Amino acid sequence: MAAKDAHHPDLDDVALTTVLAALADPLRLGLVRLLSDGAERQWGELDAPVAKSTLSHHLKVLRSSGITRTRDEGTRCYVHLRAEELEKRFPGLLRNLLDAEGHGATTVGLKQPRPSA
Amino acid sequence: MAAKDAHHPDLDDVALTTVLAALADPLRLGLVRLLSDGAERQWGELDAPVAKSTLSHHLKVLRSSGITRTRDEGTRCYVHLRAEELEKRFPGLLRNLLDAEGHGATTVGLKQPRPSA
DNA sequence: TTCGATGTTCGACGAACTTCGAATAATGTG
DNA sequence: CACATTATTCGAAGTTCGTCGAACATCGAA
Repeated sequence: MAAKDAHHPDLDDVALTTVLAALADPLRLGLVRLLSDGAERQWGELDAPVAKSTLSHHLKVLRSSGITRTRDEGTRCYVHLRAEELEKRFPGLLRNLLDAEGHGATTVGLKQPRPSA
Repeated sequence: MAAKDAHHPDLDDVALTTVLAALADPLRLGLVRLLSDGAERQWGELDAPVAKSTLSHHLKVLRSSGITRTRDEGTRCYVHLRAEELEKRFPGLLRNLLDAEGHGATTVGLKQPRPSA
């Protein structure tokens, strides 16, 4: 299963410092950048240069910081940005962070669904 | 003396994650909030609930992250926000962070110049 | 020069974070 | 039912961070 006790905090209960701390990590910022198109992604799609358990950990941090939302479906787990809620809580912040150049974020891509044509 | 090898980085060399990490600390965010009026403050003026050495450490972090600028004058040391430069590097970001409600920042005040009337 | 004020630097400590591999749990398939 | 897939959790190791007190360095004044 995935994220059984996934508690998604009410954004009103999340302090700015919590969000900043979550986004200060290069990998997590990279994940947010990837998710910034609003699409919902599956764990397996994410191509990050870390072990699965590490990825799981970082996604948990993002979740408990109120930045992402997790949805289970069978054995799969989907993530997406809580963009609208973040916009209400911290107006303009997300846009600001995503537009920044020279972000030190780790590049997180998408795995190729099928290697051949 | 104060901040002998105080190297202030060019903001173009500062990554977003560096700034976020610096501002993710409650005390440092509190310092930035205090300095956000643009005024130049002296070390001694700052009333923060930490030891001197700790305060010095945090101010050093802010300095090396490009957020503040330090100026020596005799034995005194003055700090101020690099607001304009930050605005150029990360447009709107500072304003966004300062406007946020429910920031988890430590309150940093100013010491009374003279205790009695 | 001696003293006082102001910051910085130096260990040192515990807490928190990052990372991994292995073990675990849940679902879907043969 | 047995097995593969998917994601979480656990335990451990190593690193970084925040904090402090004490020692040090510098400038200004007496």
